[in-house]
Amino acid sequence: MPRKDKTALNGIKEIARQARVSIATVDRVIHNRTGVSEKTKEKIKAIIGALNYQPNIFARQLASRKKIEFAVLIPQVSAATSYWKAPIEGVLQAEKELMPLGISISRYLYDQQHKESFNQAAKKILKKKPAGVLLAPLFVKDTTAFVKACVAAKIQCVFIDADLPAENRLCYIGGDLYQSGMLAGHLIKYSTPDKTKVLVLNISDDLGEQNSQNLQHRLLQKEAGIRAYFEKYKSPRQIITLVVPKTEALAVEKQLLPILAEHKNIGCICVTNSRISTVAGIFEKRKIPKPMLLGYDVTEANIDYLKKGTIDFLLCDKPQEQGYRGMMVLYQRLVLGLPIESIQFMPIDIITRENYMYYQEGRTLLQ
Amino acid sequence: MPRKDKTALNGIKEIARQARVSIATVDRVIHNRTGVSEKTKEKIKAIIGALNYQPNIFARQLASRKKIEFAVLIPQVSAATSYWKAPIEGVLQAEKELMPLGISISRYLYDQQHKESFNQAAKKILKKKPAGVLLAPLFVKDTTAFVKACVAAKIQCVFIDADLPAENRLCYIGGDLYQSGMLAGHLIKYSTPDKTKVLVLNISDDLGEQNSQNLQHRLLQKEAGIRAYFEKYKSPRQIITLVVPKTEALAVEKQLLPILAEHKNIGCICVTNSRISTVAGIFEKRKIPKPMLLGYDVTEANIDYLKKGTIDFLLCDKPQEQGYRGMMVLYQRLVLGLPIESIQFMPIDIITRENYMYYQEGRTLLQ
DNA sequence: CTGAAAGCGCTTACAG
DNA sequence: CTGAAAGCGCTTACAG
Repeated sequence: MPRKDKTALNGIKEIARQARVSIATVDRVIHNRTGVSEKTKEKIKAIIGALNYQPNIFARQLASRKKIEFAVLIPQVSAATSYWKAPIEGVLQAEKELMPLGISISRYLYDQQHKESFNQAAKKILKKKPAGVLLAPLFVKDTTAFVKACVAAKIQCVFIDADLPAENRLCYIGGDLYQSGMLAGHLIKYSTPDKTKVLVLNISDDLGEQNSQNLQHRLLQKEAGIRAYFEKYKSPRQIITLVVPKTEALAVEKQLLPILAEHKNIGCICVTNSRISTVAGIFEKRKIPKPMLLGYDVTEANIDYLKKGTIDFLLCDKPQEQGYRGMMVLYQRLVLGLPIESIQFMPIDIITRENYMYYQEGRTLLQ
Repeated sequence: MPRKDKTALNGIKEIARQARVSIATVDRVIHNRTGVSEKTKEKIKAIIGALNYQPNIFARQLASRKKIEFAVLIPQVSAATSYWKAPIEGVLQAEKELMPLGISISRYLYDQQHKESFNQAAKKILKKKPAGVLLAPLFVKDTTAFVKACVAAKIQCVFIDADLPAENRLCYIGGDLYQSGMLAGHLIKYSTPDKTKVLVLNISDDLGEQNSQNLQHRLLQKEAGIRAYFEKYKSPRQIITLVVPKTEALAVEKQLLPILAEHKNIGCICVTNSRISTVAGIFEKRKIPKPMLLGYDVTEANIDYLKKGTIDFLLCDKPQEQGYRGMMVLYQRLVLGLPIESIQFMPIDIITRENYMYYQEGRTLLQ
């Protein structure tokens, strides 16, 4: 026997009743499908507004057995850095939560040393046509082209790690480079004597114009933040900048040693990307007294030196949470239809020997 | 005309077919309802296992128009502290995301000065019978009784802010007090000369045995962490502990000044709860040179002094995220049926003049 | 341009 | 102890 009947008073049935049309027509209007006269469309829209109609996402999902798919387009973990492990872990966490909701996530990881591997992965994604894609824009020009293609194919794009002045991207989730430079300045001021010098280092493989442009930008932003800090608080320091275009320890050492010889009284060395461990290794190997070492990102190598006290501070902008939130933002937009803030800066965490365990790779955000 | 028919091969229909029973019987087994013979129950269970049946939560939610309800039982914002604003904001954020999924959240905020207000709120919740409740256990004995009643009523409990040795609570989400003391030690060591003393202060209204027991515990854990740090790194410091059983500035001042007079060379004052601003105010008012000031929690008052440089560091264990994650954990357990880790320590954030804006009240986590 | 009807995979009253 | 059937609020092919 049937159960007691109690029809919802604000579903598409009610809209259809008030508009004196069938629910199929209401459905067409809700989804902006063609084949409805302007007149009835307006009438239905008015009623939808008046009723403040909220679709039942359970019924919607059940009826349209559409499987929603998201894609992830970021670098794979490489010999040079394990940085990208973290965002992937955030993505996996999101996947666990979204799978019961019928959402699947495909990962397309490329080799950040090879632009073609990015483009191949991008092409595959465009063929698969997921509802949304999470990406890290390392190659400026190619990423711009990819995003344009996505917009054309109605694929939503979320950026992590770095932003790009791309129109129509859904949002950027990541750190505020300038502010993180300010924070580095603060720690340096607190932890080193006033008259010491600060050496700011960027260590990364030169991969041609585009890529280095991107890295250059990161370095400059952070450096500007550090300088701004000492200016703001009227505590002038001499700041030396050095760009090392190779990641091998020996190459770094070759450039670093002359600087150390030339400038006595360096109170702090700050590496603006994840390679502070290389510098720490040099000091350890040569057994020379080290200044304060401050770097970015919670990689395994960095943690090792942090534990030993060789590295003093690490800053990080929550790469794992960037991956997690990136996926959740796609879910919120594409499934729940919620509005999304277009720039979401992550808090900058300060990591020391005492709290690193909470930030380590492998720790999941939820559960 | 009907659409093409394509029945799922692993739904309850398929189970029913294989077990040669009706879907109603399968449903009974899935929900552990009575009225099924042991024999058929076993048979159905075996098939469920073999098929690795995963219920379709959309269909489930649609058919059972059950509205899921969660409750929140935490202190209201009081004159003494605005600390509890943060968890509430996390809860509101979660509500935004869960509402489209048909989940509602009722807030029961009590006056932390009055135990009866806690008990009244608790009673209301037991009457309402939500599926789960998020709570902060300030009153040890009363909370224990409440949790027992919840377990009897099949209401899941999630703790934030502090844990309680309650059996059958779903999980605890919050800081690791001992570790946060270690971290404080680290910052103190880096920022103050080796021979200076450290004054550890706890400022809170004495509300009788139970409550003070709770607060005492927090103080001791953090203090132990600080001491352990200096011991571990063989950098002995004299650590003075002071408990002020009143929150008014004058009362604090009256106890603080003699200590300052007695102990010259105090390099750092650390307040183990959110009232470091009271200490900062005293130094500002009397215009006496201040030592390093380190406290906990990002309250408005604390931020004001942090901006001015009167307070040097704040530590916090993400109260907003505690609220957010608390609700999401209930969702994951009660709606998605996911397994939940029973202790979830939050990372301890270090907040300075340079990064406080990312941790301020009012900033939401997602979107 | 519009509508009638089947169906998504469950749950819920019944009847037996 | 068990089953037949209606219904949750949508979407999806059709037919006209």
